[in-house]
Amino acid sequence: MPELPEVETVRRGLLKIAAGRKISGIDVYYGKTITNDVEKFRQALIGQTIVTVDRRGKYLLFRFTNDLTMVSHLRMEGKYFNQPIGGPIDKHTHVVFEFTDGSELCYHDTRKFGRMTLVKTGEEMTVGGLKTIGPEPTANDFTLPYFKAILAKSRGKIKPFLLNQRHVAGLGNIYADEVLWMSKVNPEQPANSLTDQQIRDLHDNIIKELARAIEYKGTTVHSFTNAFGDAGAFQNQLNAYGHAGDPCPRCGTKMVKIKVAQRGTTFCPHCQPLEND
DNA sequence: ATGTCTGTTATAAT
DNA sequence: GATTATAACAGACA
Repeated sequence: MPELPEVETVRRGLLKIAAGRKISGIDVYYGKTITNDVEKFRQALIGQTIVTVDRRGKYLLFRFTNDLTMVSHLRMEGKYFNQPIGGPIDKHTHVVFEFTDGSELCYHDTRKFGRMTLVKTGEEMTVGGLKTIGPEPTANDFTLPYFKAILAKSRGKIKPFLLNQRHVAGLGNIYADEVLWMSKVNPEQPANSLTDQQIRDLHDNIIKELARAIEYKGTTVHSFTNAFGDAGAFQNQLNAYGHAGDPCPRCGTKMVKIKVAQRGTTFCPHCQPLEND
């Protein structure tokens, strides 16, 4: 499901339904979700309290007492929700954290792509994609000179470039299409061939659009819900993603859907022409 | 039914 | 390295 705005929305929900709770038991129904030895994972966390939940890119960082951090990535369809201990466990609920207050936190993941990894706090940057993750998409961390410099070094198409989390953290398929549409950049344009204006617009739009989507509590197009089971509201703000065949909101030209790097990609052929020099 | 599609990324291959 | 294809998995849809 989630790109950065959805993960941030989940994080904020987790602060309310999980932070401050002490773990009394853990049930694991699908062991591959946990990359550690499952028994060691359980023994390390039972008795610990969730102090807070942080986020880096699309990764959630559960901070526990005893200097433990659980890195959790939801991949396509991971979800967290809470219920009273003993509530229904369906076939897609893979991990359940029981709390001493009588509630439990369930991890549900239809496609089973999501992963959790427990490390000592401070070692989270050794986990998976956090090893090479790029700057957060904020004005402070993601600077224009940095963006210019990495674009200049890449010969590949701009859309897969933006999806690569080592360049900038947080964009996924929806927001990549949105910021390219907003910036009038063709998704197949070579990264090192963008004009100065396009680079400035893209930089600006990445920062602003992700922040705006957080305000709307994320985008629900397929299955995303926050920790309370609510849909986001940003799907009504989308201009490109999901609008193939519709008129472009800017010029009225019929929007087109193609495949770029194996991902469905919607754009306006008039506003976002491929510039070949 | 069989093939195509899906908010991702680790891994292998080139 | 940088870039590209594939695998991991389940379900909805035509």
